[in-house]
Amino acid sequence: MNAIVSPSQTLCYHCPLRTSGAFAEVTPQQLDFIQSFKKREVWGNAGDIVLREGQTIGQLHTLLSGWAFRFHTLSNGNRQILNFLFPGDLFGLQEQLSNGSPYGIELLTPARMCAFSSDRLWDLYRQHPQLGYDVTWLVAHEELIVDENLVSVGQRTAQQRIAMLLVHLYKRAEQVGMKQADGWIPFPVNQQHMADALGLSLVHTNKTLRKLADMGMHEIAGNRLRLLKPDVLHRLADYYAAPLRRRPLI
Amino acid sequence: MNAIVSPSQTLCYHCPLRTSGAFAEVTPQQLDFIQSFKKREVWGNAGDIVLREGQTIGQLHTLLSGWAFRFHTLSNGNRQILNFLFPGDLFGLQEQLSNGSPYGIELLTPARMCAFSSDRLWDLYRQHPQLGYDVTWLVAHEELIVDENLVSVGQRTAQQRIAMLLVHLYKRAEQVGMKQADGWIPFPVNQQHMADALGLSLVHTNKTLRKLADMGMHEIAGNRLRLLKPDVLHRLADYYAAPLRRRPLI
DNA sequence: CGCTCGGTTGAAGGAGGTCAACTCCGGTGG
DNA sequence: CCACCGGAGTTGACCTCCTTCAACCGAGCG
Repeated sequence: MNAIVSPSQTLCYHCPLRTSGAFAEVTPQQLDFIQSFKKREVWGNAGDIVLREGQTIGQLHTLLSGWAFRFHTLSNGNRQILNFLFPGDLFGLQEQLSNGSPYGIELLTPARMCAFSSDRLWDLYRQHPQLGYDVTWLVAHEELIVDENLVSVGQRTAQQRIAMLLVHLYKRAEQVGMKQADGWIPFPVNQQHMADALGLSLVHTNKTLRKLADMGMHEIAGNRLRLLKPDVLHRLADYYAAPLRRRPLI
Repeated sequence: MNAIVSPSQTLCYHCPLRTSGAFAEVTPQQLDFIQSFKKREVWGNAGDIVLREGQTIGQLHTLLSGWAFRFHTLSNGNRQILNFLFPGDLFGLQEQLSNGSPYGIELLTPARMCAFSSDRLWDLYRQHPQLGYDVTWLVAHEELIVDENLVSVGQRTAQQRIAMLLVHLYKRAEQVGMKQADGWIPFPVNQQHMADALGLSLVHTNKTLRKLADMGMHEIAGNRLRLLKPDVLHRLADYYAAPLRRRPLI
């Protein structure tokens, strides 16, 4: 884990995510357990790889603040971004399935993460079945997102893929309360990231994104994004995600 | 659910999958619960769509025998195969996350499925935390496979994608004991399926597959597949999946 | 003030898509 | 028994979307 243990630990009782109202409620007992489950808090900076492919760290993490992404690299150096991570997203579970994590995690912004010891995951399932169910929910939800990306990369044109990615990221940022009153969201994703996520070359990503911006679909400036014609983007992308239940947070 | 309730129910106590040794062991108590959890057994034929996109059926299913695949269709009719399903694979969980299943399930062969009532899933987590953990395992494993597909479709050439798919399907079939002594496995996947799974056109899939066969990499005949140079295929595909722990079965 | 990083743009080439035709084979019905 | 049909596989010709290569710009920064 290429990250620093934070001097100031956020108490789960005062978790800023929980109080935001974006996540499902928990009982006091569950919150007690989550607090005891949390081993420590770590942070890192944009560009830090906090989990390397193949690495085993024996810890689960929840992203507490900031943006990150999950990726896999091929031997020729090409890398595929599997999905982007937002506050509340869990990572590190898959390393239990085989030997070492099949993917890496890199930060897009300065970020804080809550670390949980994998050893105690079993206690979680036994003592708090609801939380066990929530872990399943989070994994199933992440799979849903990867499914959507696969559909994009397999079946959509470059223009559709980019439209879809913009809409998707905007919506996810909005869900965790990142949208400003004026419609801007922070947007730490550069064109190389978009290209890696969509299976496109950097150059083609640039030209296509430029065209969408010229069409007045969106605006990206100063690491922020605003959608000007969200409905047209939805139609272009042929992307209509069903609304989700309130997501759990561990 | 476009499928028939089977007249002859397989008892979990005599589950042919369990006795095959390909799956992790369960305690007698867990097996009792699984038996009580199983609501009925259904079957269908090749080509049957047993779960439609958007449908809500309130049931989970485990594929008991046969092959199937999970897919998503776009409004232009293009469809992406997300992953192939083998005996022991669970499906139908995602419909809990939102309104209706975000994907469809179609059979590639005649198949039997065990149906479980989603309502009782909660009992499973509460009464048998280990089984709850197993459900998470299954979902996380499926996500792993979708991740691999996404890497393929996003970053690999057509030749690599096809090599990867052949190797992957061969290995999965082998894991559930479908490999014959002479090295053949049943192979109910046609070129259109491969194209839909890999984000390629049917024509290009055909030409590339033909070339690999001419290179002596593999042989497909009579709905069976045999790998002649598995090591070369692995290298071509740049695909080295880590071995998994013995998978759970519910 | 030069360097680097991210974005932008043009030109040329190639991997893969589209269109169209043909074969083979099993099923089916006259 | 055989003509017909539809599905799956095969192949060639052409085209286009996207990649690759290359160069340039502007902003931030040491």
